[in-house]
Amino acid sequence: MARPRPLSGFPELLPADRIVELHVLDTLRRTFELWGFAPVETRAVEPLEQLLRKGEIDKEVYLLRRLQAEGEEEGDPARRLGLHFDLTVPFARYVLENAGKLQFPFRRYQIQKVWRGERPQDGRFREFVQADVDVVGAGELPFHHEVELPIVMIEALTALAEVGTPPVRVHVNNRKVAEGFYAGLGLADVAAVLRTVDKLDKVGPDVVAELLRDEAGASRAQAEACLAMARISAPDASFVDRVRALGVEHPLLDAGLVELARVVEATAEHVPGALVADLKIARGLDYYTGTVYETVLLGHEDLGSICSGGRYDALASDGKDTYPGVGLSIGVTRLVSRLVGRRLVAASRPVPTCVLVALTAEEDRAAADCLATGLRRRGIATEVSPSAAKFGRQIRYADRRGIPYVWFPQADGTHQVKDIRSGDQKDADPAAWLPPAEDLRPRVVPVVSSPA
RNA sequence: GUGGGUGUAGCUCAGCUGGUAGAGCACUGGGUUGUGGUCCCAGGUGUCGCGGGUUCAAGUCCCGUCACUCACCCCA
Repeated sequence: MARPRPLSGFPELLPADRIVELHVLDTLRRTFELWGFAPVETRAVEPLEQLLRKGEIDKEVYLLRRLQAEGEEEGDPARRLGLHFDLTVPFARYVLENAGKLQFPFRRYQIQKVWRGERPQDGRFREFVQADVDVVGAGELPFHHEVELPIVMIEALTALAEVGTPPVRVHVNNRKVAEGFYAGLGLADVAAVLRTVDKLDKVGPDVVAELLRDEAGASRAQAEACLAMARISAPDASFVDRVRALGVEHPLLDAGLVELARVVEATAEHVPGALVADLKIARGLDYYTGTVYETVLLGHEDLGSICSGGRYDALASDGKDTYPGVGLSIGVTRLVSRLVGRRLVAASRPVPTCVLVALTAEEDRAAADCLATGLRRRGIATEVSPSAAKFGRQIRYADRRGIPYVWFPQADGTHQVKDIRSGDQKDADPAAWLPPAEDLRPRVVPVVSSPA
């Protein structure tokens, strides 16, 4: 059989990089729990009907099908299953299903794989991990959660800075601002305007103006006004006056400006410099109704957003009750792929092992196992040498894996342990010896980039 | 789905207008008879992505196909 080749878009990491990913996941989880979000996991599949509920066929859903199914489930979208393409839609279903058992407002975090059948690219995958936090209310959800959630995410991502993750900046807009502004201008097809303005960074203002006229039915003056607003961005509430200066009046615009100003001002107090109002942020998903968020890694803007989300009002509704929410989702795989791909972050070693017990002869293996068990009981990750090869080979075995210590039982029953990085070797008591704390487990550390 | 690029050793890649498989790193053994890294010596490194065609002769040229990759679209 030919050697298997990687499947595009289904990333698999080597152990050293997986250690980085696990560190990221641990850090996110710790932060989310500090903020009182409860853990939830939903099944990987949803009825196709659920997944396509918002007409999101563009998500390229993977279908699940039994080999022996013989078409028995073919037609009915309520029985057909698809792999979820995000965690928001399954969570909305979960909330409806368990509404009677949950307390509202309900705060949850959820870290799982999702699947999208899109063309893979740098930072874009077909199987990837998202880490979501959402707050949903029953019937209503106070606005202040729209202020709280970006702070949670900034805290979580900032906690990763100590291992070398670049700083982040959250760009925020409010659907009410956009919709009110366009409506006040007299533009009816708000969705078309949003979609077009969203392309500003890619195609430039001239093309956007042209598209606004051609596809959104805007006049020259209306298109100019849209662009003027999209150009506004500020780290404080100064954007409000600049929007007002454009002379558009609408009640929804007023409401949106008040909310957006609150998000910016409150965040500036907690985590200064990490969030800006950016009135060109649109986001394609049409269920957003209030604040919308996108997040870039500074210096890695080409990667796209690593954490996005927004306020939604009608995503979860059983017809009788609705559960408005606000949520943000970190693209863990995208983030980690950049951290390890550009060597910004690395693990200190690719194995957990702290100590390798050397073996003088195969007859000594039982004694070595016994020694290793003692070390493990005291929390020291230990393996016994795979063979009683020459000590040079056993040391090399440890060296290749980054195992920092080799343990040598002596013929007289005493013990020595060698730090193979320094070469220091000294007597050690198996019942008492401890490595320095920084050697106990693999550490995840910033890579010091050497200028070329 | 549309358009470009690339497929040669475990890895990174050379290989010219067709003429018999290459380098570095890694790996294995030895120099060093139980304490690694340096150095020296020796050695596997291979269906040249796959299939077909042209030719005396194809890694090289042509066609097809698959995979990977970049851009568009969209998004974490």
